[in-house]
Amino acid sequence: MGSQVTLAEVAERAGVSLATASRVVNGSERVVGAGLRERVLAAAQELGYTANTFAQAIARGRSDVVGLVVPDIQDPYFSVIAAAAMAAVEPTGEMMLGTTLRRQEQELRYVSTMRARRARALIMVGSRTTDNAHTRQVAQAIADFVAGGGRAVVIGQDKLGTDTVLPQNRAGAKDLAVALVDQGHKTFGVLAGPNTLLTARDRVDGFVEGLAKRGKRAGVVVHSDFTRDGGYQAMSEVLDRRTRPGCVFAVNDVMAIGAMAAVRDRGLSLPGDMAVAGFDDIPTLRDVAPSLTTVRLPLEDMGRMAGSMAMEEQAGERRRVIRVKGEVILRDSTRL
Amino acid sequence: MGSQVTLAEVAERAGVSLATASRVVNGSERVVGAGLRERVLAAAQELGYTANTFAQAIARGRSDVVGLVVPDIQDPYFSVIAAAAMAAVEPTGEMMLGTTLRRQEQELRYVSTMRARRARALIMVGSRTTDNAHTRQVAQAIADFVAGGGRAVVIGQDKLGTDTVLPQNRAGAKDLAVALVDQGHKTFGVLAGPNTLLTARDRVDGFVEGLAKRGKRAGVVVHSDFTRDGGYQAMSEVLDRRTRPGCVFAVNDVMAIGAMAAVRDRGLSLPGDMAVAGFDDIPTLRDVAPSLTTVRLPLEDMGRMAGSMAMEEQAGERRRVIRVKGEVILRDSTRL
DNA sequence: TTGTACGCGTTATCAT
DNA sequence: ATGATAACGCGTACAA
Repeated sequence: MGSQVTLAEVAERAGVSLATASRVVNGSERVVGAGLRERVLAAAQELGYTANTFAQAIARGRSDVVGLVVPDIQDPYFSVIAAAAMAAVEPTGEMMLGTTLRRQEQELRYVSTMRARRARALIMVGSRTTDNAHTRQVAQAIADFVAGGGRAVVIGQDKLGTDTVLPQNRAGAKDLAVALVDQGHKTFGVLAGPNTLLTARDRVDGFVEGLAKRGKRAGVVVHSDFTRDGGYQAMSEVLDRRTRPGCVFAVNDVMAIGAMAAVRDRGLSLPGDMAVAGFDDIPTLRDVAPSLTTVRLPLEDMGRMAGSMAMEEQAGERRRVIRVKGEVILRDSTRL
Repeated sequence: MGSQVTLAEVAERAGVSLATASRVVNGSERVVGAGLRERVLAAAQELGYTANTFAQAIARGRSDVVGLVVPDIQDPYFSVIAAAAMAAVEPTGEMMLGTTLRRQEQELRYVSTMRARRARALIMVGSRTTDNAHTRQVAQAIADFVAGGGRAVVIGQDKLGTDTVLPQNRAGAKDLAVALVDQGHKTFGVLAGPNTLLTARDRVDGFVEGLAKRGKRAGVVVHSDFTRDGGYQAMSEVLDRRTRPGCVFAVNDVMAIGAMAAVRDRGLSLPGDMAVAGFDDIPTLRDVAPSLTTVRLPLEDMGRMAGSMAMEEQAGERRRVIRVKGEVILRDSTRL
């Protein structure tokens, strides 16, 4: 690196000891005389001094870095949460970002990176999978991180033994199914996302359960990626069937958006020929037409809660699991 | 912090010197005997050792942190760039994220934070403003950062004396105007964004210039925020006028999306009653209907370029300004 | 090949 | 109130 000004240089220039300089630049107020204080400040100013965070962290034995690991920062679901968490962390901390691109090994890598960084906290958002071996590994890595003095907060399933923000996926999807039947829909399909993703499974299960409660069932269940393109593809498969359902539930909104595109690309009308519902209520929905029926999750709140839990001073006596419920919002995409 | 295992403990357990332990855990290969090597690795494994990045950074005099500062991570324009930059940085570095929420003082704060972190590089994306005093301050802060041995890359205007990825806003908007006139549009309006934002101004200027080249002019120019809601509001103002233009240019896509919503909310048809064009070609556009005419910027390339410039080893003999041109893409939203 | 010892920039303890 | 000085955890010349 180039020539960064050190505190020692500032102290020398101000004609004071290193300790005194340190005190005025950072330490508790009022411990140092006004005269010296001035001189130190002036010297720091003139030299363009900036404290070396690394040195501080190592000397203090702690840092204010919060690690945020998300599958994909481009996905609105995650970017909303990230922005909210950021806002909560920003006042006193700094945020390190890791994106896994949905690759499991990346998840592990980031946890250990945050451990190496002696991060103050780690926020991990994204669904767990059916890969129990991997889940165990992540849980272990996080346990190590926590043992080292870090906080960990997860948004998703409660499988990692951490403070958790837990969306009620199953209940929300069940409510949605009931509402759709009550609205008059008769036949259903499900764009189920990856079979290995717990969030997706919970939503499928909840939806099927809700249908059953009203004496209905899902005629078609198609698996695909948890993305816009996954939704498009899955819906295309549904449309290729001889018998099409009248209403399709996509397990998240981005998939639903892709599904709508597939419907439109076939020249079919929406919701006339095909009704579509999603899950999450991402902000993007404001601008999709017809407006999309979905299950609203308070994404901003979830991000903010995770962020503030991460920044809490106290290590917390007992771990917390905050259940967040989804609210069914009926819009035009399922209007009969 | 809790009890993190140190290299010294590993060394002791392995029965070797600190230096040897350091060599095997990090340093150049093959310098250490196979036997000791094994023992050190085993000890590290058993103890669950993780190198303290802070200590490494301070001892080495450099870090692999890259700071990314964006106005808003939820805006697709920035999240695409962020994701691409992330991909370029990830192999060897780590990314620290800062969002300014379009507040200027935050910009300065993050630059100095990255300086304190002795970050390897800083990527700043977002338009400069007409506030020259602030621009000077940021330029100075960045100069200090660079003097300290950091790299700086900017995506936006070339006003900070750094390596820069520079979109050809003016030329792109000009091309768009010409294309729209040639398509048969007669009367125009501009949703101009903030009057203080250089990117917005450049695009307005270019558009007006293009119109002039074809003997046309912009009948209405309305300023607003550079956001979806800004576009909605500005378009609402346009629609309130006695004489409405037939075609409106929103200086970015998110504004255009807001503008389309405003048109729709009045029960007007698009592009029948009002044609709309945007700028950027964000991925979100895939799912807006009617498809939006825009000026395509290679956002991913831009992010990737910035990321790899940030990770370059050599300090670069001369600063580079990479001009990126926009390509007019005519779609349904301006079809006559 | 391996170990010794010093330096990196701060903070914090203990005298003064 | 102020100043020495010992940590903090690691890398690395230099010596062996």
